Amino acid sequence: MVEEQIIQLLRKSQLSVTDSRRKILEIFIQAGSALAHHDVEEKTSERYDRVTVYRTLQTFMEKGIIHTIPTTDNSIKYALCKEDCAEGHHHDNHIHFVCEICGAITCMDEIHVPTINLPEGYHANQINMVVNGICKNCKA
Amino acid sequence: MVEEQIIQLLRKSQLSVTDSRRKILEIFIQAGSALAHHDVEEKTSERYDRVTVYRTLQTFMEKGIIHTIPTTDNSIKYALCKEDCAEGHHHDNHIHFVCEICGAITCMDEIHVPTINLPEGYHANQINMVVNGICKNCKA
DNA sequence: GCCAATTTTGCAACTTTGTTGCAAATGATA
DNA sequence: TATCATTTGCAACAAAGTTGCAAAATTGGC
Ligand SMILES: [Mn+2]
Ligand SMILES: [Mn+2]
Ligand SMILES: [Zn+2]
Ligand SMILES: [Zn+2]
Repeated sequence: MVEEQIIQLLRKSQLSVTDSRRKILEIFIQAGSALAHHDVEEKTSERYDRVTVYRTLQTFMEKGIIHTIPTTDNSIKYALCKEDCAEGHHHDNHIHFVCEICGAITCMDEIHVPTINLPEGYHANQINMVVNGICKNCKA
Repeated sequence: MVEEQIIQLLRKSQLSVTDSRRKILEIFIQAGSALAHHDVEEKTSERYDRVTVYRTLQTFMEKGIIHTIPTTDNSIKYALCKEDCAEGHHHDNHIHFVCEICGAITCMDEIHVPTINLPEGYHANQINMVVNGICKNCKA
């Protein structure tokens, strides 16, 4: 049961199990795609304060439960991390797809970000690859 | 002379040559790295209204003079385009490097974004690749 | 289950960022 | 220089994000 999984995940991350955390995690699990802060707020149907949503997203980030996806429209999107992320250490090495029609943002877990040869003296820690285009649901 | 080049570029883009546009273009040319709206405002030493800066950046975007770089910190960065961008058509196919220490954001014009095999049904229009790490000035 | 200690939440007040309408100022053109 | 179109600054606003603090909820031991 999903409720149980949510509680497990919060416990595993050493977070106390609160209504807002449960609800927001549930929203991410149910949403197929990445969500902006604003989307999360809307889906809670005004049950939690804006500030609580901000703080919850921040906490989830720190604990490696969700990760951010940079987009060109100046709005950070958040999506669930996979197993291999942990507190303070994200390993989201997959590409992200942004559909220009429906706006859905998908984690393409199976497609890894290719390695890059940087110029002498540069060191890469993390690479974000965001593909904008048309998703399979929206293609003509 | 740089002043002349700036005027040429504005003319070429069919923009009237105004103080703010000249000054803001100059700021981009002098800055080695990408700038946020806020950076631009600061460097104009309060000579232009915030709204003017917003509108100027927007105009430069539309005319293919600058392009945006998505970042994970929810602030769009802007950088000068190369020759092959034009009104309504950007061709910024290079990767961007964000230094985690000095914060500088560099266009690596010489490093092209690799192509990606997307799943069946997906179509890519534009790919953004942003590398976070340590730049050559900041390496220990 | 109850209690004390700790953590989380909601609220208020605030700052920052971004948008819009409109009149005044400036730039292009002849 | 005069005219017309464009651009700018201002004011007023909306949206996004931050901080301090008291009230409420959660945890863990009894
Ligand atoms: Mn992802
Ligand atoms: Mn660039
Ligand atoms: Zn779509
Ligand atoms: Zn650096």
